[in-house]
Amino acid sequence: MWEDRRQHIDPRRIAHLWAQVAADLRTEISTGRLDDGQRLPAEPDLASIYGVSRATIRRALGVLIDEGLLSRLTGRGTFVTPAADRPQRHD
Amino acid sequence: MWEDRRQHIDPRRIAHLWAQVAADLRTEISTGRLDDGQRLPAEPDLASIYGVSRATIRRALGVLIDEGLLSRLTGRGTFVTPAADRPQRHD
DNA sequence: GATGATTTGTGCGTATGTATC
DNA sequence: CGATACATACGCACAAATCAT
Repeated sequence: MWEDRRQHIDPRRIAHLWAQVAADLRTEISTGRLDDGQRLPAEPDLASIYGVSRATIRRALGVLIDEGLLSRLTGRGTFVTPAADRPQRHD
Repeated sequence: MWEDRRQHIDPRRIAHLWAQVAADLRTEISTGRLDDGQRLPAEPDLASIYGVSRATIRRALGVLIDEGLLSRLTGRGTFVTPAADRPQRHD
């Protein structure tokens, strides 16, 4: 992971770029390819990894934070929320 | 060097600011005006020297680090990679 | 060893320009 | 024409590593 994820993103698809990034990260987390508590690359790094802007990355991360999958700590980074700490979603 | 480099940067040029900063530093290094192992000014200082933001400086430095011309050490500074330690780039 | 200053690492929020719908 | 979305750029605050005192 974190080499080059541009192949997972297709600007011509109908789905928005931020939704495609969010979906890709969500899969990596739920399948366990991203470990609990693991720190993600910095937002500018994620932007170049996915070939999108930082604004798009922030929107994608925001979605996963709302879902409880990620936690953001100012000055430290964005981390995979440990499964035990994740709230159950009931909407 | 390190007095005032704003004259080397022109916001109206088509080239991006980070690319102009990177180009200027690359010239200073390859011409030997910056010695091997020499420490650059801190990022906030470079920002005021070039008249751009620290984010722009960091992007420019990142380019030169990718090219193997600079090395960054947390808490210490950014240094000119000795020519002997520089990987040969030809792509 | 403790403290404070320095420097890089990261995230937060915003503004502007451009392209597209 | 207005609304939406992305890229560049700005300034700021806080965290962590390092170094001098």
